[in-house]
Amino acid sequence: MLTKGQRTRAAILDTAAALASEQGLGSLSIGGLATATGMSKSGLFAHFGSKEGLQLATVDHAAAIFVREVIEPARSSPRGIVRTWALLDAFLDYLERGVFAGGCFFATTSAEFKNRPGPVRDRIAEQLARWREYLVRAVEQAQELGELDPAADPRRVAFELNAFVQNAESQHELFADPRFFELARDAVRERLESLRATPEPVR
Amino acid sequence: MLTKGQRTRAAILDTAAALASEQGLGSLSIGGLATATGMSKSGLFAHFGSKEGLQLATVDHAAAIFVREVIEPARSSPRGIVRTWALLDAFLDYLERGVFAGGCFFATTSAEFKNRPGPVRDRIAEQLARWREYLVRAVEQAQELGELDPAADPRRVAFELNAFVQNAESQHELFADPRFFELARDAVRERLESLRATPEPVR
DNA sequence: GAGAGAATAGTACGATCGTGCTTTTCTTGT
DNA sequence: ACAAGAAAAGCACGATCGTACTATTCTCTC
Repeated sequence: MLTKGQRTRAAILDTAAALASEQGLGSLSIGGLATATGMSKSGLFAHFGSKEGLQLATVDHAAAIFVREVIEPARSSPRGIVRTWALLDAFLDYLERGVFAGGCFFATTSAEFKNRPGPVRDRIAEQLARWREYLVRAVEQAQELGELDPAADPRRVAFELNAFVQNAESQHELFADPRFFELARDAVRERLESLRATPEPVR
Repeated sequence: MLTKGQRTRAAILDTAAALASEQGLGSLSIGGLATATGMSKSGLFAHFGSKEGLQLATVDHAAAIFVREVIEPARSSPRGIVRTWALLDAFLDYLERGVFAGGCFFATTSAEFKNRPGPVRDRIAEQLARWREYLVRAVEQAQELGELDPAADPRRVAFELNAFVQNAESQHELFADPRFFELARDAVRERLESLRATPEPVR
């Protein structure tokens, strides 16, 4: 069973991740977070030791949520085109469901820390790289299964597909128009379709 | 001729835009900006009246720079596919040249303000919308000239092309790998090529 | 070149920030 | 149930923030 400390810690990090997805990790003040969770500043602070400790813990917590809400669901789909689609669809679904209050946690925080070297930035980049590799791997598997054109560069395909869903996120957050999600789904679908392997002519 | 006040104001805003492209408009403190420009806090403050005034002025200044560095150069290209390409290429070029110290000013600040309603957010969104409309218009013109498939939805094409270059920016800033720019250029080129209008069969 | 007004600097205040140190309250294993 | 230790709170500090208010210096116009 979870100890009391672990439970409140997790509760704090839930609010922290939600708050940071809205305002960023920098605006995540100890005092503000304490008020939001109904704790005292020092009681909360003791869990993390420093602001950077809180930020790192928040990133890890958000990463766990991302895996649970996006990666895991897509894993139940069979390898190949289907799983590739499932990953991107799960990502858009996670945005539409509003898993984080302010859109994708990593969209907000990666923009915030891209120019702030340090462990927080590194931890964020690590997660983004992991997501990218998931996509590349999914495309490669689709190629190995003969479903996608083997001549295509899997990194470029992953780049393009990821671009569609990331852009849907930023456009949607800024203009509050859910049609961007459909735009992205259409773009992903059509791109995958255009890369479908043409059956090798028998000779 | 420009008055003294206008000149220093412009100089302040140059540094402000550079700084904000790195750390965001929130971290843009009056004191820090004063030190960076060699002025006193109050002397600088008097130019803008409030922090929000400074932020709004910085957004406007950055928008002017963006127009000068991206929109204007592309305008010299002839309408159609060529200008569409020129817009996207100019954008990537502006990133590669490092016009702003921390990457695209609007990438940083739009992520920062997407969940902070107010005049600053509105002003940023306005600029992003303008850029998007430029792209849509360029695609439409290419269609009107018979260069691009008239059946394609220009908003979706613009969405996809914009996604490529925006994603190049965020990936490059995080992973410091210039290959993302070439990835984006290839993606844009191929997408435009795939949409080239097939000559109407004569009947 | 002198006076008017703009531009810049000086100084101070309240609020909020992160963080250390001490004390109180609560959990948990025996 | 009670002691030991974890968890939370209380309190204080120096630093930095945005912003007033006042004083000084510079710039332009006649």
